[in-house]
This record gives sequence, structure tokens and C-alpha cells, in this order.
Amino acid sequence: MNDPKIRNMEDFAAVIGISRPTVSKFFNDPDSVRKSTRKRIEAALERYEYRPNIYAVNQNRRQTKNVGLVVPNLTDPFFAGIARTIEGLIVNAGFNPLLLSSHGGPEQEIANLDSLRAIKPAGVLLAPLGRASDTDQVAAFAGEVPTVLFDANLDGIGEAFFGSDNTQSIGLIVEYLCRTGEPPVFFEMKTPVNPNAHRRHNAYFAAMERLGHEPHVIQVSGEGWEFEEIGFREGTRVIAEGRLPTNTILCSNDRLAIGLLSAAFESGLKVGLGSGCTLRVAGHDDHPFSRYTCPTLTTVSQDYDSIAARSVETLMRLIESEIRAEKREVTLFQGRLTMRGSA
Amino acid sequence: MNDPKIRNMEDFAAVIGISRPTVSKFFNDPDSVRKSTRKRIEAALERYEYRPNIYAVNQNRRQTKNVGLVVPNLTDPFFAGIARTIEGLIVNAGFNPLLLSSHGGPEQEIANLDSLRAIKPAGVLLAPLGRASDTDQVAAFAGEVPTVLFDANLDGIGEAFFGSDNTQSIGLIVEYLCRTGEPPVFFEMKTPVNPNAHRRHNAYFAAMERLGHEPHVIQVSGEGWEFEEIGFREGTRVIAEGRLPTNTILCSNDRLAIGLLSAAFESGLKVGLGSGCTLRVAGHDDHPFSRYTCPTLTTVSQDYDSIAARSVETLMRLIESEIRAEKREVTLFQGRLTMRGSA
DNA sequence: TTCATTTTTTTACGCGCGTAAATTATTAAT
DNA sequence: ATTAATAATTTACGCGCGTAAAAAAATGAA
Repeated sequence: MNDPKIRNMEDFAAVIGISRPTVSKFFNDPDSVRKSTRKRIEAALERYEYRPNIYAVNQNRRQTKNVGLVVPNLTDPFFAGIARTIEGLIVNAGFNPLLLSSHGGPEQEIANLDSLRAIKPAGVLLAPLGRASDTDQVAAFAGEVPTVLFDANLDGIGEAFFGSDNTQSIGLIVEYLCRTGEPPVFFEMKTPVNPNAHRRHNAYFAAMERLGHEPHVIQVSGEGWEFEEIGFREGTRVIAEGRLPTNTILCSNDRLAIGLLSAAFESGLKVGLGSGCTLRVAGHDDHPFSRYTCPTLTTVSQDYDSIAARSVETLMRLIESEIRAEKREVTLFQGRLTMRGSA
Repeated sequence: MNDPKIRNMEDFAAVIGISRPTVSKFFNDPDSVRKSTRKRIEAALERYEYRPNIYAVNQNRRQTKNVGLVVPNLTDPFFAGIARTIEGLIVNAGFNPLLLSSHGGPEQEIANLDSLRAIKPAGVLLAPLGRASDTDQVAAFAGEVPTVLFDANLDGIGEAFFGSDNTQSIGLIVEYLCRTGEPPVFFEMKTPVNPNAHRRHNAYFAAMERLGHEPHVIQVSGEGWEFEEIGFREGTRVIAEGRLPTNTILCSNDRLAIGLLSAAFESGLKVGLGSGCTLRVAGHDDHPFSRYTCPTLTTVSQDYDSIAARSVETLMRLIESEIRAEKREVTLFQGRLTMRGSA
């Protein structure tokens, strides 16, 4: 009897003895009402556990509090980790994150953007597939919703881009490898989906030439996102065929390196720096599993804390200002050499 | 001029020349209107690309088309894979999946359920943390929303549970290990979060006794979900201290095994079946990375296609019938031995 | 053609909230 | 106590749709 059923904000305002518009104001910003009023509402909130109906709220607000987060592939622990970090930042900013994975396919990527359209997000953080992306459709979406790209850039799309400086990071590890042993061959996919792959390719050439070495590239075939499988299969073949012009291999990314290390192990090759080792392998990204390969993987870690933080900050600023960026901002963060056992 | 702006269902119905309620009926079930009417609406849909406002729809419908999917940790590729499979099944069933990760923490798990409450889902698929879960709160949620548990069971909570038959699967690999070499020690965490860990522990004892061997257990300390780290650190210690009563180790799960294999490698131990190998290691789960460990990991694969399919089917039946299950269904699927290089 | 059935339309109401304008009450400073 | 500033209330409307009941129209069979 003492606690009547609260069905809506009207009821809630009634039991507490103030008007509904005031309560509405409170929920949009607790500090916009008098302190004493706020206390009363908060006290009532404890007793009656009322919560505004999200659908009614979002139907009437100019902006929802939803922020979309789209990553190319959640099955990749690398992206799962980034997604988790970004999710936390979005929550801290007072927004509601919606995580979607493109599962490596452009149709799913567009389907994700379509789903997001339906919920009218205040903004979207998008790590696109890259070359495989349907750029026209992504661009159309970014024209409708404030969108910030990260990880992989699509020229001119979105309000800003945050990623890694592949030229710097690849330069870093090439220099390290050359300084401590034979210059590396570059191990990569022939038709990579990610634009970073191309930048790393070019960065490798630039670094090798700068250091006065002749670049060598091993391009392996394979489609999709099963990089470990490709690294393993093609690594096995390359080793068997004795196609290695040097004892040092720099992989375009850690997942390829993980497959390659497995292939080397199965082929009986000892990888690492110790005596008896006939091969050095390095990667790029500092994948969560690169600490547990055999041997542990020397790589370049991306500054994902900065990328995540700046991406979210930028999007939040865009959302608050309610205007589009005057010019598209492209920011690249420096990689850090992470030396482990494999090179 | 020819294509007026469509702002709502009223406008849309107007341009096509039929009434709004008919259009509304169409969107709820295209087959509920006359065939000719349906064609006309679909034709108009091409031209005007109108879509019903989700928030208005969900405010008025008795049930939303949302289905929550909560996994304990998306950073674990194992769960990321399952989540992906289940997401697809939910979409095929005509619902809208919402993926949330508990990040290994009970607070986040409850926060996830709270978020789901706000969107009034038609049903929820929950892989709970297990022992760490706040069972009272989870139970309260399952009392409000049709909930099906999978992967980890919480006694009496939810309408049904689908998981693996740990007794069978552990029995399978123990039998295999005993048949092909020395009986295994069981390598596990002292305070595991997952209830499956306990079942596997007991299953190991049962299997060993059945086969007439004395069970041995190595319990390692460590908190959280960084299983590889724990497996590596404690594996290194166990190897260094020479605490192994046999040359065969069965790990409670693949992630511990991945860490342990890395530890063995770093310690100079040769793992596998070939000559010169002094250790055998087996895991459980068929983790995506178990194909790329050195050596590749012998394990038991869970039948996750069946678990996913049956979980979704059951939830859909519950949602359609709009009544709760008369009795809680518990279904365990058989594991399959996956022999690779490590044992 | 006539009648029964199915489909569509009309009419009307409600969902739960945001928001704006005008009015009234409260607060804090003079 | 008076005044000015701030906060709360009242009133009113709108958001975009679901849905129910009754009336009208279209359909198909006899």
C-alpha cells in the first residue's frame, strides 16, 4: 500500500510530489534542478527503482545517447581488446556503446551500419575493413552520422582518423633487425584486405633502401581473415622450398607471424637468437598471443591506448558541438619496439 | 517534386495510397496483407526507402525483437567465436542480437543485465561467469526476462541450460592418454571461476579411478581471466621445481595449456610424441589457437554448433509461446577427441 | 447475381516521454 | 522587507507508431 506501482514518469513524479517536467529535467541532467529537489528525486529513486522508458526517451530526444562501435573482426583478440577499451571510454563519457563486428565481410560491414542507422546513434567509431569496404556506402553513412575512423583509414571518409604510423613502426623494427643480424625479408599476403598492409609494404622498402639493403618480399596467397592459417600453410611451403634469401623474416602482422612460427617449429627449424637458431622472425602489432608463441614474438606494439582515447575524445567533441569538423584530422601514433625471443 | 519527403508511416501510406494501419500490419508480417497490397508496399519501399522508427515501434509493441547475448569475456577468441555463431542464428530467426561481454567481472555481468533490462528484450542468451556470478541478481533477471543459459550452468536459473558433458569429454581424453602413455596429472587453477572447471576436476578423478590409476592434481594459484599468463608462470615454476609425477599433463582448459606449452618451450623441454620428447600436454575446448601452438595441441573439442543451435531454438520457442518452460531443461553435448602433436 | 468471407479503411485512443511558453513559487542578495 | 534571479509548475502539444472496433470494400464461391 505504501509503495504504489510506478508505471511511468507521471506516477513517479506524483509519489515524490513534484511535477513531471522537473523529473524529466533531472534525468537529462541532475544538476539542472535545485539541490534539494535532486536529493528528493534520488531518494525516491532508491525506494521505487523507476527508470525512464528508453524508447519513449529516444523517440523524443533530438539525440540519442547511443554510440556505435564497429570493428572488422571480433574473433581477432586484437580487435576484441581494443573494442573493450573503447567501450569503457564511451561509457565513461556518459554514452551507451553498441558493439558490432563486420566478421571480415563488406556486406556485414554495411549491414552493421544499417543497423546503426536504425537506432539513430549520436556518433559512430568505425574500424573499417579497408580495401574490401564498400567505400561509397560507408561514405554515405558518414555523411549522415558523425563518424570517426580508427585503425584503418579510408581516404576522406569520416570526420577524423586515428591510427598507427606504419612508416615509423616498420622503420623501427627494420632498423633493429638490420642492426642485430641479417636484413629481413618481408612476409606478407599478396592481396591484403587492410590498407595498413600496403603502408607497411612501402615502409619496408623505404627503410631497407635507407639502410642500404636490397629489399626482398615474399607474397603469399590466401583470402579472408584466417591469417594464422595462411601464415602456417604458406610458411611451411616457403621453408620446404628453401625460398628464403636471408635468415630473418619480418611479417606484415603478428597473426601471420604466429602461423609462420608454428610452421617453422613443425619443420624443425629453430627460431630465435640463441645458438643453434637458424631463423629470426618478427611481427607487427603486439597481438595478445605474441607473448606465448614459441619462441615469444619480437614485434612492434601499437599505441592503442592513445588511438582509443583520442578517437573517443574527438567523437565526443563532435557530438557535443553538433557541428561537423571543419577539416578532417589524421593522426598517427608511434609504435614501440617490443623485443622478445624470436628476433 | 515526384518524391516527397517521407517522415513517417503516415506519409509513406499516403504516397502509396493505402491506410497507415495496413502498412503497420505489413511491417509486422508481410504475409498478413493481401498479395497485391504487399507488392505495392514493397515497390514503394524501393522508391522511398522508408523504415519504421524503431523507438516508436518498440514503445508500442508488446514485445521487442531484441535478443540479448551475454558472454563472460569477448577477449577470449573461444567466446568470440561462439558469439558470432549465435548472433547469426538470432538474425536468421528474425531477431536483433545485442552482444555484451562481462569482461570477466560479476559487476559487469550485472551491469550488462541491467542494460538489457532497459531495452526490454524478448529473451536473453547468457553464458554466465559461473562461480563469480552474483546468482541472486542473475536469478532475479531470469525471473523477469526469458533466459537460456549456455556454457556454464547456474543451478535452477533460467529456462534451460546447454553445455558440454565434461564427464564424458574428460573421460575421453584421460582414457586416450592412459592408453597411449603414462597416466596424466591434472593441471588446474586452485580457485577457478568457471563451474566447468570443477566438473572437469571431478571427471578426471572418476576417469582415473575407473582406469585403475592414482590421480594427481597440480593446483596453481592466480586470479582473473589471464589463463595463458597463469599457465606460463606456474608452468615455468612447476617445471623448474621438478614437481611432475608423470610425463603427461592434462590441462583443465586450452588456454592454460597454451601458457604451459610456452613455459615448456622456454624451459627447453621437448613436448610431443616423437623421439626426444619428454612431456605430453593435452587441453580441453579446442581453442582457436590450439592449432598453432608448438607443438599443436591435442585437446577435446566441444560441440558448440549444437550448443548454439539448441540454445537459440529453445529461446525462440519460449519467446513465441510467451509462456515459461514447464520444467528446466539441461542438455549436455558430447566432446570429440582432437588429436594433434602435443600428446 | 447473391451471399459469406476476407481484407482494408476509418476512427479513435494510448504509449511514455521531451519540450516550449507562461505563470507561480522559492531563494538569495540588497 | 523588497527586489531580482532562479527554480518549479501548469498547460499544452507533439513524437511515430500499435492496436482495437466498427464500417466499408473487395474477393471468391455458390
